[in-house]
Amino acid sequence: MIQNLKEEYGDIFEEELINEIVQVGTFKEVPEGYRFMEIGDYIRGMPLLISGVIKILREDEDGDELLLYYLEKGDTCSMTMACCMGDKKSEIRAIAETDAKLIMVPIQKMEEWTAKYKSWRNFVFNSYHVRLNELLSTLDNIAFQKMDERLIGYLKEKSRVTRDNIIHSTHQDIAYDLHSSRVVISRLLKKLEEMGKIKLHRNYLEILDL
Amino acid sequence: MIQNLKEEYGDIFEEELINEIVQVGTFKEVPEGYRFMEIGDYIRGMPLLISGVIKILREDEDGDELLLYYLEKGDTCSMTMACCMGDKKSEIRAIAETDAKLIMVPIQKMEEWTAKYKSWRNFVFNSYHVRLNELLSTLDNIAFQKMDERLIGYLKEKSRVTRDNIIHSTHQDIAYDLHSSRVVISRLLKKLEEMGKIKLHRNYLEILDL
DNA sequence: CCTGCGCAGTAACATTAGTTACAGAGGTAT
DNA sequence: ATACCTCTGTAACTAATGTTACTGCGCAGG
Repeated sequence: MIQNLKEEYGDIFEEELINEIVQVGTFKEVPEGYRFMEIGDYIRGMPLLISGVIKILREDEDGDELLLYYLEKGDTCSMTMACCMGDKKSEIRAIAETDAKLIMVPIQKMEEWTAKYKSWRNFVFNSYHVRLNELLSTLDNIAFQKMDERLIGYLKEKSRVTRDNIIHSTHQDIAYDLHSSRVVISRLLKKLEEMGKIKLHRNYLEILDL
Repeated sequence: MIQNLKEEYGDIFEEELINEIVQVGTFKEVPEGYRFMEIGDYIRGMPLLISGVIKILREDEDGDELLLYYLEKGDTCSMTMACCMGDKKSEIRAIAETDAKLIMVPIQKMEEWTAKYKSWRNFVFNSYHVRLNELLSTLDNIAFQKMDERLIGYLKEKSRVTRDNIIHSTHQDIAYDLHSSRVVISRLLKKLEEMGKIKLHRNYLEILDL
């Protein structure tokens, strides 16, 4: 655990803070598809992602979903932090997009470290900053783009975080993430294939030239 | 200025911090329609809103706008904070929705106070928290609601922040904020009038029973 | 009083997205 | 092999939203 932590966070946290994290944090290794958190859950701890990708979803009352963004190594969940402060319930759902390793830190330490360590403050502020901009960019996509553009953006982003130009998703999976319907996605994917940008297969698709 | 500051922020900031703010902050009084900030501007300072309402807009490359949320007294702009940290340009546009009074604080102080004052830390974290949730809620509206629902929500929210059940906007104004077109808004407003929920006039409308 | 301009109302149409329904392809378990 | 289930392809239709075009109203300024 110490090794993992140092590799990912050694550059930004001072030695002493790393040691504190090791003492109070718990190491966790979870498989793809693992559900960290559902909307309405109380937050137990704050995750520091070591490896893997976690996808953060929003859901409305009717169960309609929408992908907000991905967390990658070195990221933490600002939503979680935001929730901790207000002792509130989670506003989002978190699912492991790939196998992932992470360290859970008790939320009580947040406040303490914020006062004590400059590097921790910077980390927390920076996380908020990144996440705000990520949310803004998600908002842009939805507000200003049409479904075909959003789909292309989705495929690119998913390919980027998984470092794989094969997208292992069914059309229905994609439709959920984009909050659309399967038929619409099939239609648009077909167009992309006709344009030579992707190649469709059963249960996955290849990105050729997006 | 001290008086204003104490009235709005006396409960949450300790005496010493208030004094510091008074020393380095500059008081500003701006009229309705004043443009605080455009996308791409560098941030000069951080605003602490004393009175009035500021509306925060997002804009894409084509100049299409979208209302993100309103800032009210006691609020600050998390976007600004986020930008300060990264020494980045503004991602948003800010316009005074009503006449407003505020205090501008040099951004250098942020980091210093964050280490020094617990109340300041809480304030900053809380602002991030509130803003993240505000953004999430905006996202919900756009992703999960149809235009008629969004319009109703818009009218309610605008009425709430201005404390006025008369909305002083043209249909075109509303269309800009919701990133729609004038004709669509006119159509929907007419329906609301037929349902007895509002009463339309030239340059303004009355909310009867939303 | 007349003119011009901005605002609102409305119709007709185009485009995008979502829905329903069904057929066929591919893979798995028995 | 057969039966079954999931995934994909496609057509036909509906609904929502956006666009274009034109009309008339109300008000301000000459």
